[in-house]
Amino acid sequence: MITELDDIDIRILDLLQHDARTTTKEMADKLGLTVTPVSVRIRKLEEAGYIKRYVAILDKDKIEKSLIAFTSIQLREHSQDALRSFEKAVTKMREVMECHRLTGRTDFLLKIAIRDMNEYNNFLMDKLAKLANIGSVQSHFVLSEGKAETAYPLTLNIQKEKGK
Amino acid sequence: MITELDDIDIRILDLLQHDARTTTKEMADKLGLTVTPVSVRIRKLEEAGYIKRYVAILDKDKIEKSLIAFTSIQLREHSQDALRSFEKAVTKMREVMECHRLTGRTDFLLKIAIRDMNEYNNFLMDKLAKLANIGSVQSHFVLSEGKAETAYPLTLNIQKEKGK
DNA sequence: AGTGAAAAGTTTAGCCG
DNA sequence: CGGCTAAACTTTTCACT
Repeated sequence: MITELDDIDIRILDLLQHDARTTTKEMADKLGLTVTPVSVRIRKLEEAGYIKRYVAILDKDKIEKSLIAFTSIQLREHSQDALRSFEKAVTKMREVMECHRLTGRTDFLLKIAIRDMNEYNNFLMDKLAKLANIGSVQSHFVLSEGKAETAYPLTLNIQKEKGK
Repeated sequence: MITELDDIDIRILDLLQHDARTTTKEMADKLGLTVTPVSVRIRKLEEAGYIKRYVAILDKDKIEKSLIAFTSIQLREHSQDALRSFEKAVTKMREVMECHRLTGRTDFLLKIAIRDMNEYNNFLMDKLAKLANIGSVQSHFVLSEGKAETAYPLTLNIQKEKGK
């Protein structure tokens, strides 16, 4: 099993989180290795859960989900049951891509992907507003995406040591 | 070139956005086709820009980016230059995974991935607060992720017609 | 841990219905 | 537009260092 990542593991993770189609051969060349150790390391990283999944990122405009809303929700009641049942209900909705429970006044932040404002209105009226225990809802729409990364910032061990 | 997606295209996109490692053979079996048309359709979907990229999703806790913050920013000045230069500066920061320009009182919503509160504080002090034109900053931390999808909700044409 | 070569699996291309 | 077959490429496994 993996105890700690070395720089080669970190570089493999970084290559894959930017382009999951990078071949083991390409990685091997960049890392100055052959394909075998790269392949073995990837399998170990997958098994140990460092890599959760591989996904394709689609163009939201092309598939007609041009409207992205960040919707913040405050509940009226904050018992464990109330929080759980809200979360359970909302995560089932297909339009809700993300549901984050937050610190501060806002209880939940949802990321909603939908066709247009008309459909967002329907979503609010027919689905969200029908949930029990909703206190207040604020909708913020995305005007432009300056950055939309799925990759986390990774730091090599050598660089970390430099910083010390 | 692709004019409109048929249901087979949509199902291919949906399979890939949930698991980019699905082989053409598996898709072909699910779709009742052979690998050739699946392979051809995927290439066309890539070329037409429906599929933007393939990425690996990492486990943030395992790579020590356990703290996720949604940070909302109001600027003092809202000229085009002011907005642009803020966005340009902030998208360069590695900790900033997403930068959305929003409607409403909040100008920008940032998603920040970082090790812990201590490093978030350093990020705020040393990087974010040093930018010109910052009006106010509110930090909201993620307590738990109820849902974190990268896949958009897709609808088959048959289902759409049912809805009519 | 890594190398090199062989085996298995996957994707792509050509040709035909 | 899809099926079939062959070629190219990629990933995985094995013996060896």
